[in-house]
Amino acid sequence: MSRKLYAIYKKLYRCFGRQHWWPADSPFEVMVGAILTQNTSWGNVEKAIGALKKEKLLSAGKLYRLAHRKIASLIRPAGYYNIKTKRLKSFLSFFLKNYQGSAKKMSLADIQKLRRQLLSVNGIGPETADSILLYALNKPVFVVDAYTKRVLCRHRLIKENEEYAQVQSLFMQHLKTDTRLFNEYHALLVKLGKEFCHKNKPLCQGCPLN
DNA sequence: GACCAGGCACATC
DNA sequence: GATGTGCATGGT
Repeated sequence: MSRKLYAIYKKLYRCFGRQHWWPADSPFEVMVGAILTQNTSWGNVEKAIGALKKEKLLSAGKLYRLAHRKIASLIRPAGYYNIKTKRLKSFLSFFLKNYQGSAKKMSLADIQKLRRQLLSVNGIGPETADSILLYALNKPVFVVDAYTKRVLCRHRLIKENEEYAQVQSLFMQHLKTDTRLFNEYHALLVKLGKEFCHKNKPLCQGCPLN
């Protein structure tokens, strides 16, 4: 399995090249994006983040003090804007209280402690937590998302509806613990999923893994 | 107009 | 533990 998973990675990398994830100007922008992209296309998230940047509000302190309705109106393009405003505030409260809104301070903490803390924040589940750990804080954690599961399922490497933790440990037990590798591998799976592994088309036509 | 998108919490059985 | 539902916009 180790050789197989690494062979898939090499093939994807040869085919698509570096993905330059996560597309953001700062760790804090990654954290916000990780919450906004929940069950939402990235294009819509970019619009929301663009609106926050335009108003110069992409800062933990400013955002935390901003009225709910103001945040909701700015992030509206990302959908679920009321619940995401609440989730952003929950995260910001945690981030400011525990790490003074500093990604650098946060990155000094123990990885398992960080993951437990993030998962205890309302609105942050395993994928959002791991996205923050890997793409904002450069921690070697493998991120599993809908594309990851679909691609693996289509290639019969996992069963349908496999649990998050199971899929994650498949990667983490069979690959070298390497932030760069985990970063690139997940991004490549998303790239592959977007291009060749659509939900309502069981045949992945043109998939380079076939 | 239907379907989908880089999830999560909560209710119910 | 499994299953169902609400949350919402914008692109195809």
